[in-house]
Amino acid sequence: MTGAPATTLRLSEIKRSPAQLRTLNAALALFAEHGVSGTSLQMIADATGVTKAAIYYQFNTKDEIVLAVAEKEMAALEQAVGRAEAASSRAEARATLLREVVDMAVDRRALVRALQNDPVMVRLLATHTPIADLTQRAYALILDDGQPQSKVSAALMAGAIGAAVVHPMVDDLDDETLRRELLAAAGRLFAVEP
Amino acid sequence: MTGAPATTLRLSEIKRSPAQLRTLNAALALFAEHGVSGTSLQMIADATGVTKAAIYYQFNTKDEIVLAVAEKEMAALEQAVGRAEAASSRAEARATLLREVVDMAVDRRALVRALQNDPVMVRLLATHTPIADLTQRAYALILDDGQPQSKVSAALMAGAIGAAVVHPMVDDLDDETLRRELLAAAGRLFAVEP
Amino acid sequence: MTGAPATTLRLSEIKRSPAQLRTLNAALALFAEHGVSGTSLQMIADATGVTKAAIYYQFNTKDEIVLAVAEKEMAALEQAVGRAEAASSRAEARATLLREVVDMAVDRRALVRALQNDPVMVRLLATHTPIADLTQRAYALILDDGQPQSKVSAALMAGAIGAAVVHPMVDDLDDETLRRELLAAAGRLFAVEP
Amino acid sequence: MTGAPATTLRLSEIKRSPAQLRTLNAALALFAEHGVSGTSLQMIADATGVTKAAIYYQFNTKDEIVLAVAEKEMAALEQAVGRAEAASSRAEARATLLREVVDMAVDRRALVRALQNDPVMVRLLATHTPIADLTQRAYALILDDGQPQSKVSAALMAGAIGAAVVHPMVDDLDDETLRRELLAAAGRLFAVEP
DNA sequence: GATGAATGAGTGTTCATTCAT
DNA sequence: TATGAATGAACACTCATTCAT
Repeated sequence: MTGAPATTLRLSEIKRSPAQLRTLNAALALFAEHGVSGTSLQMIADATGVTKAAIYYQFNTKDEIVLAVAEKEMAALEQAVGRAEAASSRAEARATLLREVVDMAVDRRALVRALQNDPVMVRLLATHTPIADLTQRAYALILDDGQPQSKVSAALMAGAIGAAVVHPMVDDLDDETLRRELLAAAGRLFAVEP
Repeated sequence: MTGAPATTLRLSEIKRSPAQLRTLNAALALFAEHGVSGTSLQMIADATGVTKAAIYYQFNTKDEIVLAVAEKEMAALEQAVGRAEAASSRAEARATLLREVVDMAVDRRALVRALQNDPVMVRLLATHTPIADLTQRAYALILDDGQPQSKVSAALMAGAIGAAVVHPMVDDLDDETLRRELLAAAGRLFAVEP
Repeated sequence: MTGAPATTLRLSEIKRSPAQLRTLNAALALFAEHGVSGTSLQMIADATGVTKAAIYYQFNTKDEIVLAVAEKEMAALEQAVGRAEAASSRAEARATLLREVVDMAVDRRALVRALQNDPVMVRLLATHTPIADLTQRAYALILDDGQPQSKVSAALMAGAIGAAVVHPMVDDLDDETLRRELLAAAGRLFAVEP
Repeated sequence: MTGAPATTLRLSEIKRSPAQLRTLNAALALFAEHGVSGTSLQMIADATGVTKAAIYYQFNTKDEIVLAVAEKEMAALEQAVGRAEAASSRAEARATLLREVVDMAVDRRALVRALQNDPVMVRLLATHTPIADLTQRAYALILDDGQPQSKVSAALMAGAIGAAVVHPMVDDLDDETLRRELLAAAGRLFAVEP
């Protein structure tokens, strides 16, 4: 969309040690199941087979773990947004972003659940500029103007995709079907390809 | 829809003392803001201006409060489902339910956030038959058959409405606008009125 | 000294429950022996024969206990300062205060040790106005002008008395002897009665 | 004073590597500010810009650091005591020691605060013969006999000097003034030179 | 000489819950 | 109806210490 593609892919540059990655994976799974508040560091430590103190060697606070989980998973969104911003038209940018976001959401249901659902996560991310900025960029691609219908549609899309992939009703659907149907519904909703 | 309307309106029959209602209102607000895990009985007691022990006089456990909060707010859904079930056609039933659900969701954003987002709440409600049954009845009205597209659409609707009303992006929209736009989008999504 | 004696004896008005007083006594003894940092709430709880949580029912934080210990013991100083301020001449005021302070220090060696020695206590008291004000009033009675020799003498007196009563060398002296010798030495030091 | 001056100056013979000295300096400053209990090895490591493990390479335990800090600083006292013991009369010995101790105390306020104030330090030093012996020798020079007034005076002196140099009231006094006034007050107190 | 990674035991504090009054 | 007082278990986090590299 803009001629110059985003060159600084901050989130994807963050390097983590193998031990940290094990911690983050365990944390994500637990956050998705119990929520951030409902997940103790003891649970994370037990799930990774180390002690609480070992976790604290890797991260200074629980909040830092929460942020790191989000950063790690949002790196994919960052690249998707980057690609969409490089599209040649607004319509194409939207279509691209939508497709990629649906893919991401289906692939990372755990993150979606933890991310979109958790009050602690939401509050933390709102004050964490790298991620707040990224969300901003994503919405800028969909929000045409600022008109109510545009806002409601964007909220619907964001919410709907997120909520749909984690809804118990679709638990028995395979990823491919879910992906296809979501895109179809989204197409109907936003008239992406008229 | 069915000839015989539901005659047992369980949820709406539950009677609560004024003190209990104060507790439930405070609890709902706190659940919506901090999640169930992130809300302590102390916080609820402080918000109502009584002691923790007073809360324990009204309810036996924290789980009981969580359930009571859900029951209290879901009474409205129960009646909406009852009315929809009494409709003369499937299409009309759907349209009725959709309209009422959108109204409810907009009016009770706090509940929606707490209900649809919280792992503790979700887990608890899944094992609580009165509410599990009600959810079942609501989905039966929308799910045509069991086809994937139907499931995804229903999940999208349920998720979308829920997620949309609490999305920060629509925080500055007045209820009337939000209601109208949600219905319009839902119409596009489900082709309720062709 | 001033015609109007101090009428508001704040510190002595603070009321504590018997359980709180037990906690404060235990805490003072432990602070004197191990310092504030070296005293854990577990130690205080063990010494009072209750659980840590019971202590937390009485006081909200450890700092609050530290302050309460100081307030409780400083109530006596407050009254001594009040009496000294009511004296008819500066010299008499000084002599009165000195006598009372020596009595207090000898009677409450534990407090003196904890109070004058502990970095945590000192830092906390410096920001706690009721006690900071009281200290201020006490020093105003001794500091003639602000001249170095006056300051050094006052610091010497405050420090000396405090340090002397807790010095291991005087552990085997009975209170009466200690009191008498301290006053004699202080007389020499400050020429209170020429 | 005694014909034979002490020939073994143990404390001043202890050799430390530059890295160890950096650690000890940082530790002393922190002990003075937060007390021994309130100072963690992490704080010492941070202050010296190395890791905790590096500190453990230099010293085996935290206690060893505490002792080393005391030994390092007390070397000066050792020499002062040695010189005083070499004096030709008891009165001169006392005067010498007093002068040197005041100098030391003013020069090393940090040590004084940490040394005289800290329960951990005090307890540790009491069981550490080189330093316990040194203290013994210093007091022997001042204690005439064992009479109460002598003991109280010595405790007053030790306490007073120590307490005075670290009293917040004299924080704005320059070292020279403080030194002079302390000696004058001490002279009055002990009638060193009648 | 120094580090990265880890640990068990502890820190201050809060949790849901109980119970005599 | 409510409260004051208490509890055991858990919370996030820090402690002094160890050890292979």
